[in-house]
Amino acid sequence: MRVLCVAEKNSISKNVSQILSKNSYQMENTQNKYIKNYKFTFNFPRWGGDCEVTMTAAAGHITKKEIPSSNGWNNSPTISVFDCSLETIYTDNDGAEKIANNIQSLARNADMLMIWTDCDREGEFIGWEIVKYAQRGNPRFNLDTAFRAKFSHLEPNHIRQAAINPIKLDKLAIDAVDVRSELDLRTGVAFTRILTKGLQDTIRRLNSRNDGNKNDKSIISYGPCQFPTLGFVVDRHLRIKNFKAESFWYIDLKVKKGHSKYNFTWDRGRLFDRLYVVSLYQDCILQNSSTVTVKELFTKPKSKYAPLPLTTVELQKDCSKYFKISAKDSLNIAENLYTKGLISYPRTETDSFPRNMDFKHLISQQRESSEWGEYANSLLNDPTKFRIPRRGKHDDEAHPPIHPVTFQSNLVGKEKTIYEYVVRRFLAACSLDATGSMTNMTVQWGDEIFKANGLVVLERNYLEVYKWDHWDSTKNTVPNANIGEKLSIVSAVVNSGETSPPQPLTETELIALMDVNGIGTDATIADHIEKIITREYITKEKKKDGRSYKETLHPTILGYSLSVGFSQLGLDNISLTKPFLRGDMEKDLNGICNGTKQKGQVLENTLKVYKEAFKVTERKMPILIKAYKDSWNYTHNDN
DNA sequence: GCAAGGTC
Repeated sequence: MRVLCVAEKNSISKNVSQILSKNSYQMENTQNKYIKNYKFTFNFPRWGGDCEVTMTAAAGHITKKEIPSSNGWNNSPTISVFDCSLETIYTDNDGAEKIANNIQSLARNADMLMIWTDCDREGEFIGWEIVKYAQRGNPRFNLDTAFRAKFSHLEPNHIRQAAINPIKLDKLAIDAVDVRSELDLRTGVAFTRILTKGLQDTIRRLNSRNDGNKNDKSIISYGPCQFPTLGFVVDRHLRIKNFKAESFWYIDLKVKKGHSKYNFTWDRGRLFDRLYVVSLYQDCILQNSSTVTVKELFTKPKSKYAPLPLTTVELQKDCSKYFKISAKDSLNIAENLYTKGLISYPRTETDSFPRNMDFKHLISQQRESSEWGEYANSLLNDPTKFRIPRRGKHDDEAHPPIHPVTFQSNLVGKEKTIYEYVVRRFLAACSLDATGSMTNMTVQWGDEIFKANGLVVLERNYLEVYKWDHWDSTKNTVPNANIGEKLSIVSAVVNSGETSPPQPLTETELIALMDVNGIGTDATIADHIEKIITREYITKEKKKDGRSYKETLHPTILGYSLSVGFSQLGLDNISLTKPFLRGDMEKDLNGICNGTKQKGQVLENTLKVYKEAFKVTERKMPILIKAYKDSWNYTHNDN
């Protein structure tokens, strides 16, 4: 039997070939320089034993949808792109056609077709594209006859199991991706054209008078991910801009016991009425100007949880925060570590490990490390130190949380940094929570209550290996005193302060917002942030923050006025800069996947909503133009 | 000249 295997990318095809052939394969070049054909034999019991296998790959999607040139910028009304027929063309990534031809010709000489694309929604669709081209070479191949290997990492046993226990492609997932791509294309093109046509002249005119050709040639794009991303940055900007500082007052109390002084916090916190605070204070002074009385004293256990298993978004947030590695870089680097076989697939939303996971095996590999090997050893040797990681609430049913697969010690630079982070995070997840004890004391002065507390860390546990989490015993704890005891007042004064404005958005926060609101995927969140920077909707600015620096995100005139302008269009509670629409679409797509929604119905309903919004936008373009002019004038007159 | 999703 001759079996054709096709992966989503060459790196997988290469690794799977090495595993299944036990490194005994022949490699042939193809027309596409990135894609090789690997030939070897493998024993498929269901096909009677040793089979001749050819394994090749695509490079992501082979085709994409396109608006036909008959509906071009200048030869058709823009609104026609909502209804026109679409073309399917090759993606232009270095010879998708060559990849399609390679699959087609290999299929001619194959009896069986097995799809090895990634186990996610897009992977199902790419699998379908592969089946289509295989069918051109061999009409017996279709969705019902093609097999699909289900695998989520490159551990050899896992791959062999996937090979001998194949399943079928998921037709509903294929439908969902088809709907998504059509909606993204039609709405993206429609709004990009109307915005560019409507605003370009105004922007060009205003800016050529001043700072040359800024924005002059740029198109003004709309994307169902770009706009909500911009919206988050503008929202924060507006909250800062509209912030009004308020004065507050509070009573500040210091007491002493022996030679030590202790700060207590007023139970009422901060109040915005100065006279009221002063009158409460005077009441206390009149009742007793020298001592306070201990009312409550108790100690209770406190713990700091070990981290959850690692998802892509958490990895990107932490790398941005701890190492100043941008979301895009950290994903690329993690992808490299994955193709080297060092960590599991780095694009995952799952934060709980499979029940049958062999943690001890993974931990034991890390004993080799000179840096964390000793810790790994302690987890294995002392059964009371190891625990099965906590289970989060997310599961993409495709990939386990990111974890180390094999040990490697000769990495350098950012690869070393991120590998170390993944390993330590994994070991931490397999460790006990840190424990401590918290002592709380309540004292009464006059009729007012004040509190102090002190933390003593007892067992550091996971903190020993997860060096980025900090949790320490507090320096000033509570006085050693008993209930009923009187303590001397060192000072008691009314202090005042002002509320402070929110801080500009950081990339870490933006990633979190996009994740929570379902904007983009693990793989594309970073791209959307980059795109709205190159479209000049936002800028990234570096500011000193103590010894290091902090990067924050700010809207430009254009980004600001687009966001604000759209909110003035009165689009019946649907704002294109808010994430609701994308979230609704994501729910619809999941509905298609689990069979509760029809593909055609979702397409029709969603296009109707966007088309209405488009008509309003077209009619009210003067509002968007005015928003830009106002913002431009405001900024230039200000400086 | 347009999207978002893959990947090199």
